[in-house]
Amino acid sequence: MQSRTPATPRTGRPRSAAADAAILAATREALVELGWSKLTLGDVATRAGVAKTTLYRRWSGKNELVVDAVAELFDELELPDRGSLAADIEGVVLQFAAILARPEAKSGLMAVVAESTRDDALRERIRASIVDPQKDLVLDGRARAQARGELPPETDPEEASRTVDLIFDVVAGAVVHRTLVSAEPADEEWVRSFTKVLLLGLTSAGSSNLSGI
Amino acid sequence: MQSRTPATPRTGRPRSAAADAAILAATREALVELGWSKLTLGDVATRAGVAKTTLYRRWSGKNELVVDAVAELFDELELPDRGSLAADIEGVVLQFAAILARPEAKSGLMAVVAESTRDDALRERIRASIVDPQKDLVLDGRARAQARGELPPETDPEEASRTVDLIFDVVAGAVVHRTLVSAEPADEEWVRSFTKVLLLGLTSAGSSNLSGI
DNA sequence: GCATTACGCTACGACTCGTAGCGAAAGCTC
DNA sequence: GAGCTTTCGCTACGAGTCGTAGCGTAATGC
Repeated sequence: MQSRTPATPRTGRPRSAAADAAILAATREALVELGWSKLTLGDVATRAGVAKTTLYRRWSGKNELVVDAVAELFDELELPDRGSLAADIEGVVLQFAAILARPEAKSGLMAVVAESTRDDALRERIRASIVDPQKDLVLDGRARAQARGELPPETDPEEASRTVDLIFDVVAGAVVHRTLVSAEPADEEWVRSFTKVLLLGLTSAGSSNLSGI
Repeated sequence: MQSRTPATPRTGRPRSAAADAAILAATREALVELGWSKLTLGDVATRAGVAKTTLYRRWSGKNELVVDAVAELFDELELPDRGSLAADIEGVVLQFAAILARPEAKSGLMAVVAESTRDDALRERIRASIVDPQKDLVLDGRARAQARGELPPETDPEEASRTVDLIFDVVAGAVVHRTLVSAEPADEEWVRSFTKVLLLGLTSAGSSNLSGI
């Protein structure tokens, strides 16, 4: 899943799965204690109890390692059924905010996103392991709301795709900006206000010919 | 303005203002060519035609230098009067997106934001030189819309402050996420869709007892 | 047993960092 | 002008990190 292609060799000593987990956990620990800039691969290897060369055999560099370490933080994200679209959104946004509030996510995620502006492979890695799973939650939430009758079924699939992308950028961007730039907590009060604005904007736009914009 | 406190000494050789400009320009140039991680202060000094020691006398490190270099990019942001709130928002968001699309802004801004999660002084520097001027544009836009009668005058100043903060996080966050994470252009079509959702959300929320949320 | 791969360890050259020390230059005040 | 003060360019330095090579050993499949 992570690391680079070991090509699944059929012979020889297999790689230790425990080492992978130890390295990723050590990476998160180092992110908390040292932050992105002072994190060194040698230190991570020592914390994980493996040799530095072992780490380099599995990850090509600091960027890829941190992406995988941070991605695991977002694995716990899920979309609980709270009965209404508004409640569903508030629930998942609060989960997202709670993860982003953790120091290992703060210092690691933004740094690799910054690096990804000059590294297409890294951006693709981030997209596949972090962004796309989040976007799937938006898709699930929309489907659920449509089943409830809170949102009309989409007619134009391309238009629906654009709308999902817009929603995703608005939701994730707002929470990230609130947490990292404004450095204020995305607490329940803030999330309620945000969800209200978002939902009213979407439903009003939908009922006033969204496809005509 | 930038650099650290030279204490304004009354005597002795004054610092070269041209050197400051050359260093900041060289920093942006290095950001474009090398990106954040491969940018070294020694290289910037060489590009600027100054000694490395001169650079260290004015900036305490890479973080502070890049903040000042990137902050100048946002100086050109202004709020043109386009006649309506929607048009004003679209105009300033497009300007913001154009700046963020530049490689020196992409690679530099996110990196220093990431660093600021573990450095309060750096976050304050970013806030004062980059974030607050942007937020002032939101305040100007609201005042103008209120003068036009497009928005009601605020009653509770604390509630109004929270609303401005929310708008700012939504706008800036969405554009940043669209540009850096989704890696899609925040072009006119996207900005129109986004503005429509935002405005409908705000006006609907305002007319349906925003202070009661 | 044998081939193959992973592992831990050591050592290495290359690079960047941030600072110290020096003499020279450029201002201001008198 | 003389003298004081601060900045400037330059060189050099120890410290730290990087990523890799080489070696002997450990763990698998055949």
